[in-house]
Amino acid sequence: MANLPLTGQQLNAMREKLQQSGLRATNQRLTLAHLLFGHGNRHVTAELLYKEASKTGLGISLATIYNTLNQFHEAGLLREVIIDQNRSYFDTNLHEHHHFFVESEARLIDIDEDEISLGEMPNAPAGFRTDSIQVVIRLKDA
Amino acid sequence: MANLPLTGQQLNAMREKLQQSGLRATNQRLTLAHLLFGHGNRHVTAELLYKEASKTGLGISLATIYNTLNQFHEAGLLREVIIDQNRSYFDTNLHEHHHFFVESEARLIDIDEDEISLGEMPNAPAGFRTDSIQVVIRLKDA
DNA sequence: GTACGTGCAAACGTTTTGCAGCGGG
DNA sequence: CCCGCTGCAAAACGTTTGCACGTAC
Repeated sequence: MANLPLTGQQLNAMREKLQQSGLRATNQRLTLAHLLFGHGNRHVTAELLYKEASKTGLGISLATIYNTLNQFHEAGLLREVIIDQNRSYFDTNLHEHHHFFVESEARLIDIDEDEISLGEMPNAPAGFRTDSIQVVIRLKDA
Repeated sequence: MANLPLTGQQLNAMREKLQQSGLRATNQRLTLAHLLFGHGNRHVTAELLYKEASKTGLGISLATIYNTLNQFHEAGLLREVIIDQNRSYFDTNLHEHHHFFVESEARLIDIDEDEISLGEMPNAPAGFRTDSIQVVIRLKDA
């Protein structure tokens, strides 16, 4: 246990969140949960989170980053955003919303709910049901 | 040259298409172009196209499939659709249009233009311009 | 104590690349 | 004839997995 880089208060909030999802509150998960959920809405890749986690001093392996992201995703704590062929993005904002994607920087930007409205959307073909609707606006440098 | 599995007429149409794009009309490209563009609009993965190409008798390698898909894409003959983390899709329909994605089958379905209309779309943030707008409706089995 | 989580390294599937030889123009 | 294309094998990349050890509960 030793010295997590978290205050007791932050730690308890994350511990509760994990337990509610049926996940054990390990040091690694607590630290990653804090990085993910302790700073507002975020879009993270495994690579980015790995770099951040490495700075904490806890040696968190890349495999654990992937495991944890997938577990958090399955537990409904993260949304996956498929937008780039080369890497997976996870979004801490669980509400249905849409994204700009800056191709030159491989960076995601939330689209403000006030600035977008969908028009007529088709029904799912027979035999299927709509799971989600995703709008991606790809941006190039002006 | 020998015996391409194409008629002279099909061959000439594809040859012209390639030359207009500044690509040499090699046997492999002619065959792949015919598979891609000779049967209406298609959504192909490298894997699928490789299987089809293998049946022609011309030994077309997987590397050439990838090279060709990328070259056709760069030449503007194909659109890339990023929708699945595990493989790239290329669409022969060049018009801006949208897709259903059947998750259980990893299959793309075009959304009929009449059935969808976008509402209000946001302007690109300062310093960027909108490159494309993509709507993906993910489907699960009913 | 025990079931679950972690780290490591190796495996995986897709895509890209280096290079020698081939073939289109 | 020459440069670009092709095929092969190997590498590269992000991601997953098997297994021995560690740790939360």
